Amino acid sequence: MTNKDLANIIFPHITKTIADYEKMYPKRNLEEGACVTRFAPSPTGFVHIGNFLSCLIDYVIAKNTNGIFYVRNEDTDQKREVENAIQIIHDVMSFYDMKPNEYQKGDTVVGKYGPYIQSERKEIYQAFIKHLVEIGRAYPCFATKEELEELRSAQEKIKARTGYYGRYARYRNLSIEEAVKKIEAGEKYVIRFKSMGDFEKKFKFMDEVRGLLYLPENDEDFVIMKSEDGLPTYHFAHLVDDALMHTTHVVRGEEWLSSVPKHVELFATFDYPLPKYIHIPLILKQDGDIKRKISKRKDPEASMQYYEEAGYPKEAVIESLMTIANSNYEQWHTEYPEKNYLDFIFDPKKMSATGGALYDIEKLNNISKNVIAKMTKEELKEASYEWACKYNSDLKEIIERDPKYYMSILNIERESTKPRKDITTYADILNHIWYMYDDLFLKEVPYEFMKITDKAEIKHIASIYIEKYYHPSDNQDEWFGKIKTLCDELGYASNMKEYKQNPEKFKGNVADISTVLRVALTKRAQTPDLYEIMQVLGEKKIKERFARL
RNA sequence: GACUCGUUGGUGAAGUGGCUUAACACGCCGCCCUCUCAAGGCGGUAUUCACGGGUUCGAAACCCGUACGGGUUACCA
Repeated sequence: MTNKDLANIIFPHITKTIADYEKMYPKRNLEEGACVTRFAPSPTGFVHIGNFLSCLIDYVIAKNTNGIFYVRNEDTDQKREVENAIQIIHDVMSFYDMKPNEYQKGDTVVGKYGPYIQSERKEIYQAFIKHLVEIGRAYPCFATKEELEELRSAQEKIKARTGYYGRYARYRNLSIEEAVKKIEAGEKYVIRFKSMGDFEKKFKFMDEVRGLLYLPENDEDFVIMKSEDGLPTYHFAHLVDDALMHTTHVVRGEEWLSSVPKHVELFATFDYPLPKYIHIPLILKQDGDIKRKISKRKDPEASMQYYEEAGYPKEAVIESLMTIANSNYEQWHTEYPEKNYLDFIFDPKKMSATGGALYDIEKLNNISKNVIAKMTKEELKEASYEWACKYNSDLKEIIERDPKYYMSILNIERESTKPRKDITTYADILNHIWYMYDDLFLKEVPYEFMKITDKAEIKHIASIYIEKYYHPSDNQDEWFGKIKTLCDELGYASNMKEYKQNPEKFKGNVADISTVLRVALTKRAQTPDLYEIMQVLGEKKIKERFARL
């Protein structure tokens, strides 16, 4: 019996050859320098921020070079599969306006290199594995879990490197006849790759981020096909898919760096060109004294869903991630504020290789404030409304009942050269504007008076102001001039400098008086410009609120 | 344990042998401006680049060693 017979016994149903597939998926016809990248998530129902970062980089690289960006669903581990996962992934991408050139979702397949779901590519992988068996570079392995565990502990005992390699690969040299006998007896088996590498030898590997690396050759006969469902492992799917789909750049987490030797041997075995690898740093989190990998279970901010729900503008999240991707992004962005992030030329060499970046929420907050401050009132209204429809019915209701009024509130100290920067997220908006609405203003919120707390004095100040000095048609200077006059009349300093020189000469100062008026109208001691607030509130509400005092 | 990547401030980092008495951004602190706040302006925030050796006229940068941190070591990706 020959290897070919063995291959036919294992894969009797596989009739296509690798040459057939090579013909089916010919080289892409792209312009010089165009990169083909892919986002290859596992359908776990959860989009990790680190995965999203790699997706973003993939996308930018493809856009930079007029290339192709596609999405491939890596569902070879069917145990982890979660319903709707593909939809969730696409939702996240579309929220951030990322449009893949090729993908598969439901019954829709876009692109000629599909299927883009690995579980639907089983036959393809098996044709490649069959080929490997035929040429004697893959073999069935009948080792049970227990056998493998024994092997491992035996290796640990003698302090040998653990793993299934060289002389420890017990089924590597099983005769074809014996293998066939076991298969026919119904024994379970996996297919392992027969490595020709020498662990003692090193080879050069070019990592696009770290530069030239010397890595030991792979000598492990690692599993390429699982026994349960005949699906390939990641390593093998990576070879077949990225070769057939003609991926030029693989962006993935640093944790993959140590399996590079496996991938290199695999590509070399088929004589396929190795894609370029961009191993990106992990995203870490400060936990007490230590930095640790941001974790799906413990950290809500590990999920992209978190940022959307929290009401961060998508531009802010993108910008903060781009800053991690390329440290020079921020400078570029301040230099060309009008340009889209996709115009930025990503350079893997400019990526930090420090083995993990802390994702800084403070920094995100700052970026977010600036993004929101730069929006026009219409833009902010639209974006916040869209958010509110999904995540906050109170805000939704408030916007709907009078969108114009809402916008006029948002417009306070906006659309100027020095816009306000107090709103961090859409979720934050209501905290800043509730007092502009009567129903919310009238709720049991205490007045937060500051220095002047004497009720009689407060009443006194308020009533004189409203009776004598309030004129709805005043411009800002007239308005403030009158508050100063009020100060003089009541023995408060209308000039802060004078007050600071001789505070004992006055009952207080113009700030104290303003605060009384501010709190009377908003219940809060800290608000944006009072004049503008009063303009938006209007005469009727102002008079009502003073009367309520 | 083995293999591997890394180590510049509170954080992200610039830095590729002299232009570094170490950019920039966030944070923090102080002052100024100001009717409050958010801002904004100005200044401070690493006597020094994990440590120890070496190379060099000269090192954060190059080499060696040590320590520490991360990753991998699955029929998970």
